[in-house]
Amino acid sequence: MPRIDDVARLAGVSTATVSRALRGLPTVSEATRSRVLEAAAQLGYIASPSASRLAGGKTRSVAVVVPRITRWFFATVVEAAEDAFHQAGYDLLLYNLGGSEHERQRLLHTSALYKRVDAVMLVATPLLADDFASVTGLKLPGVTVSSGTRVPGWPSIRIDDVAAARTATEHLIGLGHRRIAHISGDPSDELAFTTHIDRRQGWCQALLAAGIEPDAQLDVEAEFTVAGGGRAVAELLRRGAPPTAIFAACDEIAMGAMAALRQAGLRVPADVSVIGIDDHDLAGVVGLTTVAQPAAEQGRLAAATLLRPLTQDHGPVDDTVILPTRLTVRESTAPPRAH
Amino acid sequence: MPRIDDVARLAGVSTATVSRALRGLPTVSEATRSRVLEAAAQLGYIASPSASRLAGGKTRSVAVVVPRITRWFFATVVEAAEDAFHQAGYDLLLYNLGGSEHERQRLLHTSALYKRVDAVMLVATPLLADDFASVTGLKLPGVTVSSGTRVPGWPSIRIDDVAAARTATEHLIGLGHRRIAHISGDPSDELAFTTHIDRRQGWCQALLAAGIEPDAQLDVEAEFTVAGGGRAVAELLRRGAPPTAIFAACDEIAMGAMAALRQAGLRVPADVSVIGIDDHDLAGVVGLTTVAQPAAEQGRLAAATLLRPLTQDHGPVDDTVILPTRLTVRESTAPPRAH
DNA sequence: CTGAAAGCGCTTACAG
DNA sequence: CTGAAAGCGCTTACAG
Repeated sequence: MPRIDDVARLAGVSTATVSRALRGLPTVSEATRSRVLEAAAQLGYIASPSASRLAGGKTRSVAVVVPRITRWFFATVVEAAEDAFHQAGYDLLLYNLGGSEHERQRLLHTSALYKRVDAVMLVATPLLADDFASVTGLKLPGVTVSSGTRVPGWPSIRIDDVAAARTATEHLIGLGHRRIAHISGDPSDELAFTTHIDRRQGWCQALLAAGIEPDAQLDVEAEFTVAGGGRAVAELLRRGAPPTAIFAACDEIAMGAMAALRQAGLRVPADVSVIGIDDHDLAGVVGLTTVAQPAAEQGRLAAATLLRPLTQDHGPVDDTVILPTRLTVRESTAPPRAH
Repeated sequence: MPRIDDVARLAGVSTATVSRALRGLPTVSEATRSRVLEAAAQLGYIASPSASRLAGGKTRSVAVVVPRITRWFFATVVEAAEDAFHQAGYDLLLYNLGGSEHERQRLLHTSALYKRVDAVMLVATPLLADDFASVTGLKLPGVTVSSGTRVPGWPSIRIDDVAAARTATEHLIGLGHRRIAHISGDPSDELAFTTHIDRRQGWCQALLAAGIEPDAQLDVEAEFTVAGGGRAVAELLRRGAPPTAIFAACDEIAMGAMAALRQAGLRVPADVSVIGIDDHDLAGVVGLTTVAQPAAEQGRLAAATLLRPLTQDHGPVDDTVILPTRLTVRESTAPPRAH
């Protein structure tokens, strides 16, 4: 493989000039630049990334950290971000925590990211108190997506989870429901992962505003997955009389809940209404009413936010963006049956 | 940040010895090694990846190329592969082609991967004739997942698509269906992407074996997505009398088809049976009968296959593995109604 | 088992 | 606008 001095020799210039010409720096005459470009093309020259990185101190890479790439929201965010990063010429290093606390620690505390990337995008990554120091200690631009995480000084792209949950619950209340269950994450979670806390809060707020006391019997924990939704419904039914409606903190839970309800002989929405948050690709297929959030948009925006300090040399940005959600009514919600 | 000579000084050895000790090379005495480890720990030393890569000629990174990370199969493969690569200390560069021919070209033809990774994993990446030269020209170990791609000399991890399609079609035939539609990719596709070709072939084989002539009117093209399945059903219905059963080449198509059928006033399976291939996370939720394929297993195996030549110095491996599939019957298939 | 020295292939002040 | 030289921070023969 040709190296930079091969190109320099062929073009009759120094390696410094080759480097400058190829990177499009302005301090190269047009004549020289075209001679260099031609020589490089002729030789099929590609600069060695490792050498450029070592000499230049920039990796042109970003780390994207997600809990589970197999979940709709994260895959959608990553897809949009990937596009933006590659268009800008950045490599994307994917880190899938997979729910492993060990992985989280390894990534955040062993300086695994040190000199490996120029920026970090944390998607719904739970952070403990001392994680913040590690992450900030990287001295890199960062962005968080989804309110699950918030790093002081980093911009955050997300929706208003409390409001989204309120919207969902109000939709059920508006249909006439009073016994409205809530399925979401573990409230006692020590990790500073606030998504499910916020969504539970929205549920409470909406109920209280309607004069309904939130019932602990109707508040169930679950993993944010289809299987989690199924298990939560089983638990709900075990506890006694089923609710007339369920607000699930995400569509995957909601879809798992719908399936479990049907399996238990309950009809959706005739016996139990179900609403989620997301607008998952398959929400339409199962007729799930949901509060839609713009996942791809969040990925795109987060990438753009991260690229700004990298590609220009403006100071650090701190523009937190809260994107709108939208109630999307389908067939899984209806008024409760008259007794 | 401390550099290798800081560690060397503190441990009272040369940088060469630090390098050897930290990488666990056997030619270091235990006493020296522990002194070095201690010094490194004390300083919080982390080797600069760029410098190691430049000096050592290895990047400890792999490229994973997928068509769309938002599709179930690809996300699942990537999740499993990511785990294996990170456990082995390799970085994962994600490339999501997003259906863009331009992206494919850029990745494969501009030596974008040159000196950037030590190995390449192509998941269902369509390849044209001259792509093979580019890919092989990288002189890197590679592996392909899913029969959509096959690179001479590279191991391939996949299922038998023809057989899986035959199994699906035979299930429908066994229930008594004769008018069995097929929904899959574009058969005239110039790209050497054989998945949908193989699955169509399985459909034909099963029909012919049962003495049924494949009907071109019942053979519809579609993107491998929910929306694609919906559009395909619309097309099918436009063509005339609906089939009594549909074999969809993947679960996402199948689920889109189910939704579109219901929307058109047809019941599944009473009026039309539907079967897919995959066993998508949500197949159970919608009661979809399918031919299950082990996606995570394919990702795991592909990663392990790729890591073998990287971590040991055996020669290139060429062990193609064909994993088994399994018919999983749920509620979307039933005998046709008697006329 | 260990070290001195060269080298990996670029980029970046510095000087002109 | 261009070049000579130093330097980025490691690893790898080579020698002992």
